[in-house]
Amino acid sequence: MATINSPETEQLLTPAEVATMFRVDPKTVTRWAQAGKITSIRTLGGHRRYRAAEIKALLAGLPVDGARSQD
Amino acid sequence: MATINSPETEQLLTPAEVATMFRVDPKTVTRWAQAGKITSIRTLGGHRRYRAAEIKALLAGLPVDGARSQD
DNA sequence: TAGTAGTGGGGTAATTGGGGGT
DNA sequence: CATGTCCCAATTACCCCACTAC
Repeated sequence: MATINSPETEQLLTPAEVATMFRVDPKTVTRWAQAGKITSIRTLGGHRRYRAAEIKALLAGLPVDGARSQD
Repeated sequence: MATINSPETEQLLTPAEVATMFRVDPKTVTRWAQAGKITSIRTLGGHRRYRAAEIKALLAGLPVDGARSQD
């Protein structure tokens, strides 16, 4: 099966998206990224983007490893 | 502009919201979540969020299945 | 190029969680 | 057994302004 997960197909979410899904403030999502609880991808301007797959896993209550200390 | 286009996007309520709707204290709502009477979704910080659809059903007097033993 | 909305950073007030007792 | 209240620690929400994204 050698099915490769194309990184180019990885959908990214904005802080507002994640904040809406968790019913929290966008600032709180930023804190989670700073705390290393979620994977944060930074734009060239300094803004954060989050992986849709990871956020969905978090909402499902699944512990997600992959976010160590990036921010 | 962070436009969500997911039919599976569930609306969540804060403990204060549910407490106000039921005319009880937020602590009591927490008890219900611990007892598995209502579905509880936790934020990454440990705070609980509740499904709006389920709370509405409960307020309507409908028996809701889906909360077994989560907390 | 300009305009609007979203985001980041810092700081402060309010809410929440947990245990314990009524 | 279920609910309301007190304690403290942690988390979250809202205020400002400057910059980025589209």
